[in-house]
Amino acid sequence: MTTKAPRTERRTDALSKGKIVETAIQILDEGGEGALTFRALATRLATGAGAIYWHVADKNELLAAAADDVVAGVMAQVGDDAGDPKATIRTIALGVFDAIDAHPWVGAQLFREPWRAATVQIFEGVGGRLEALGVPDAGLFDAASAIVFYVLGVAGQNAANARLAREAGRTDRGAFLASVAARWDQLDPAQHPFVRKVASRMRDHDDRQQFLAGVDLFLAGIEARG
Amino acid sequence: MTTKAPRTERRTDALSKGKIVETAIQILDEGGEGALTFRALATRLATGAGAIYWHVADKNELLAAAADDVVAGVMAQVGDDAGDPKATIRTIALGVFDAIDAHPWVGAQLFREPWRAATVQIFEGVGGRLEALGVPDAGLFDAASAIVFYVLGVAGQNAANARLAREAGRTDRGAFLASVAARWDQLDPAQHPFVRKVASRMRDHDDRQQFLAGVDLFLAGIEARG
DNA sequence: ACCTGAACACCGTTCAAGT
DNA sequence: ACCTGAACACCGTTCAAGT
Repeated sequence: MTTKAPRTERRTDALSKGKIVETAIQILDEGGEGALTFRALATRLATGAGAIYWHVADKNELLAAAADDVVAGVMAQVGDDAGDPKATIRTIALGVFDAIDAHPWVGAQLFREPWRAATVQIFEGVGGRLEALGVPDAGLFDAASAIVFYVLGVAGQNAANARLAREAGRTDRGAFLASVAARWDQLDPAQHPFVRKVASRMRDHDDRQQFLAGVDLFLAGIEARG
Repeated sequence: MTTKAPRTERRTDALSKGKIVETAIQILDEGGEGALTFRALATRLATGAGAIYWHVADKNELLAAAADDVVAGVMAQVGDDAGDPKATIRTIALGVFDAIDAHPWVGAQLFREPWRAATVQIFEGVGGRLEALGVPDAGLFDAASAIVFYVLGVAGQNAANARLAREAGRTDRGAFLASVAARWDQLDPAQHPFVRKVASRMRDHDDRQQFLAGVDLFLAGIEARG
């Protein structure tokens, strides 16, 4: 009697949105945004490309769900931290920074879908702490928005840097910064005196620490405003 | 005697990178990012799709050149303004804001190509004025970066909002903000107390004024730091 | 040197057909 | 209800062939 060993790689467990999003995140992390296609996703899920559409409306929803997952993980780690509000804001900001450092595609996605779940989570976390800090109601919306926009701005640039570095085949951040600084050194001193002056700092600086310095500038401004 | 009227739409003047970029900007402004394809561009230029590659390396370079053009226009208007540095920084920031409001695709592009010509121009303009403001060298790079990241963050979100509003078929910004606020009103009050609280401000606020409030927060922070 | 336009190697998405 | 996979309508890019 012959055993009926399945020759194909067909999956046996049912597909689900969660499983699809999880696999999409794997592909995005491994190969960047360009690697996520419905065909590649279907192959890895051992199913047909069309099957995915039963669980997910389109690629946009898939990317949004993946980004929401990553940001939710960050915010869950922060939790209901009721300590020093300023410290917690720094923790949230750094958490988003590090998450986008680890998953650069999230940075791009936060830009495509403004004011959706992922961004709203960050906004809630920052805004609540500004309230706890005693920022008056009149300035609360503007202050929270400003910090979130700043975080997103850095996030987006970092993600783009990571993508460019990947495309150039270098994973080394130092080499990337050096190449930017080298380009700056070639600029016309008459037209770009400032950029030329700070080119060496571009070479040496730590992105993460610079990011935090910006957050602190904001917090200092908010405090100065009373 | 019959006049030799050309029946075809073939162009007679030579193609050039400038002409290509100019036409690309037209298409982008009229139809958004999705409208710019090499086929559409070639049709409007009355040439073949392949001809464009003689003048432009690829689509990335085309978009970068188009964005550089727009930002250069903004910075040219600011010029060498040697007045109050803080006022000039506000002028630069608002100029970038308005330019991206008018050309949303520029916002997306500034993110794809970090630290290239367009961003460097803004960085130079802001950094030079911070220097004039007396910001000490040690904090200059961080402060200029922070403002530029903030500007880019707002720019990117605005561009995304404009894109979504276009896709939804509504050009009215008020209607868009109202729809976001309505979504926020539906959120769980236990999980999103802050967002629910400021939902009405989302409905009423002025993006441009909020943007400027953020710039001022930064400047206040920079001043408070001495 | 510059341009043509068909061809190539992809995409996201749809949908009749299966189970 | 859920899945298959061929087919459709696009893309960016290349390249032999023209002028």
